[in-house]
Amino acid sequence: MISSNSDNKKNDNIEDYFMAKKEISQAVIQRLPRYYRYLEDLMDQGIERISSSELSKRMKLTASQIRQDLNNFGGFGQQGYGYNIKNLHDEIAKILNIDNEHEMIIVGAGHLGQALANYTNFRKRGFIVKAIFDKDPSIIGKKVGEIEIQPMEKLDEIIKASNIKMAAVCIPKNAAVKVVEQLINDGIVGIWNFAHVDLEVPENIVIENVHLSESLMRLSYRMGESLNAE
Amino acid sequence: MISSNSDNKKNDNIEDYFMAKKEISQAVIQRLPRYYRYLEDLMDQGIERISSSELSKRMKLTASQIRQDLNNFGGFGQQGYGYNIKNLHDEIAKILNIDNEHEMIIVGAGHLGQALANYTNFRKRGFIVKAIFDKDPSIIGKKVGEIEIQPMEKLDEIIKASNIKMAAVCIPKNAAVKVVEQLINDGIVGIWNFAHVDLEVPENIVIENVHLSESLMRLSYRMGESLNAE
DNA sequence: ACAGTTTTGTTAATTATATGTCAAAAGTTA
DNA sequence: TAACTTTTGACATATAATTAACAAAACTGT
Repeated sequence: MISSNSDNKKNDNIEDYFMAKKEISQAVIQRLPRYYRYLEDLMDQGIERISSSELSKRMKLTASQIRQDLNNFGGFGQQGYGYNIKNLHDEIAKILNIDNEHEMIIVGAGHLGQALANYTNFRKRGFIVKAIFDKDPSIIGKKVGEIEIQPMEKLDEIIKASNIKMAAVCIPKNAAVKVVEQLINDGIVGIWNFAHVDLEVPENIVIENVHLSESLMRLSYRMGESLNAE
Repeated sequence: MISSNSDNKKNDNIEDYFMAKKEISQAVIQRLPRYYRYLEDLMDQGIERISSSELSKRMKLTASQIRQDLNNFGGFGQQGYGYNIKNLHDEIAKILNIDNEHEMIIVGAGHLGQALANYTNFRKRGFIVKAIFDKDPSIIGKKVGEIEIQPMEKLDEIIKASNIKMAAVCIPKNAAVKVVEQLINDGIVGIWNFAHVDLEVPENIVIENVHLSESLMRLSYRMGESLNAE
C-alpha cells in the first residue's frame, strides 16, 4: 500500500485533520477530574513528583492507562523522573478549564439548590454562585449564604446583564424543560442538570446530568449482587 | 478444532460456569436505571407496549443495544409485538433490587444531608430514611422532615438495633474515612458516598460515589471544548 | 563520565462494548 | 386461514478502550 501521508490515522473530517485535534473519549473525560483530585491531595502532602506506576497504585488504575490518558493532552512527564505534581496539577486545571473563575446561577432554591449554593468547595475551585432563583413567593428575598433568593421573573434580566454562562438546574422535571429553553435563550452555555429528565438542547449547549436517583438505583443493584454472591 | 462443549464462551471461573451467571458489564449497569426511568414515564403516559426501535429513538440509543442490554437479564420481549411496558418496568425493578423497601441512614446533616433527607422522590422508590446523624451539638434534636437529627454517638446503637444496610455519607473526607469503617462494622453493606475521597472497603461492601465537584469539572471541561469549537 | 536504573511516550495486542444482520416467531390484515 | 409485516434474540462484525511491550530519554550513583 502506498500512501503519501505517513499519518494514516482515521480523521473524521478535514477540519480535525488540520487542527490536529484528536477526539477525547468520554472515558478519559470521566477520569480527568479524579486525576486532578489525587494531584491536589499529593500537593497537600507536600510530595513533589510521582511516577505513573506509583500513581496507578494509589488510584487503582494501570500505569499504562494513566500515561495514555495524559498523553491525549500532551507529554507532561519526563523519562526517568516521572511527573512533577504541581506542574501536572496546573496543566490539568487548564485542560478542565478551571484555571479561571466561572460565574454561575442556581435555578431552584429547594433543599438541593440551597445545598449547592452553600457548598464552599465549589467557590474554592473558582465556581462563584452569583444568583439563586425560585418561583415560590414565600422564600423570595430569603438569604442563602450571602445571596438573596430572586423571583423567576428576574432570571432573564440578571443573566443578560452579566457574563454568566453556567447554570445549575434544581427544579422538578416538568418545570426544567421550559426553564432550560429560557436559560439557553439568555445565553447560558453549560447546564448542570439535577432534574430527572434528559434535556434536548442544541449541540453547542453542554449538559452535565446528575441523576441522583439513578445513582441510588445502581447502589441498590450492586448491593443485591453483593448479597447474592455470598 | 474439536470441542466437547458447544458453549465455547469464555468463563472466568468454574463457579460462574455452573451458576450460568454471566458478568454484567458496568456499561449496562450504568444504563439500567435510565431504562427504568423511561419506562416509568411511558407508563405515566398510559402507553402499553413499545418496540426496541421506538424506544431507541426516544432514548437516543440503537435498538440493537437496547435488545442486547435487556437480554443480559432475560428475554422480556415478544416477536412482532415488542415489550410490554408495565412488565418490563417491573422486571427491571426486580433486577435493580427496588421491588422492595430499603431502610437507610444519612450521616451528616449539613445542607446536602438535609437535602437528601427531604427528597421525597427517594421515598417514592422505596428508600426510607430512618435516621440522620451529625456531630454538631447545635443542630442535634432539630427536625429534618419527620426525623430528628441524632448525635454520632447513637450511630452504632441505632444501626445494630435495626436492619439498615444502606448509608449515605455526607461529611468531609477526613471524617468520612473513619465513619465508613464504623458503618461497616455496624453491618452497613452499601454506601452512597458524597465525600471527596475514594473509600477503601472490603470487597463485599458496595460503594456508589457521587463526586459532585468532579461532575462540575466535567461540565467546565466540556464548556471549554464547546466554546473552542465555535 | 560511565554503567545501570527508572520511567516515559508510543505502538501493538488484547479485551470490551456497540452495531449490524437475519432466521424464526408472533402479530396483523384481508 | 394465508400472506404479509413487525420485531425479537442470537450471533457476527466493527469500533472503542484498556493493557502490554519496548525503544529512547533522562535520571542516579560511583
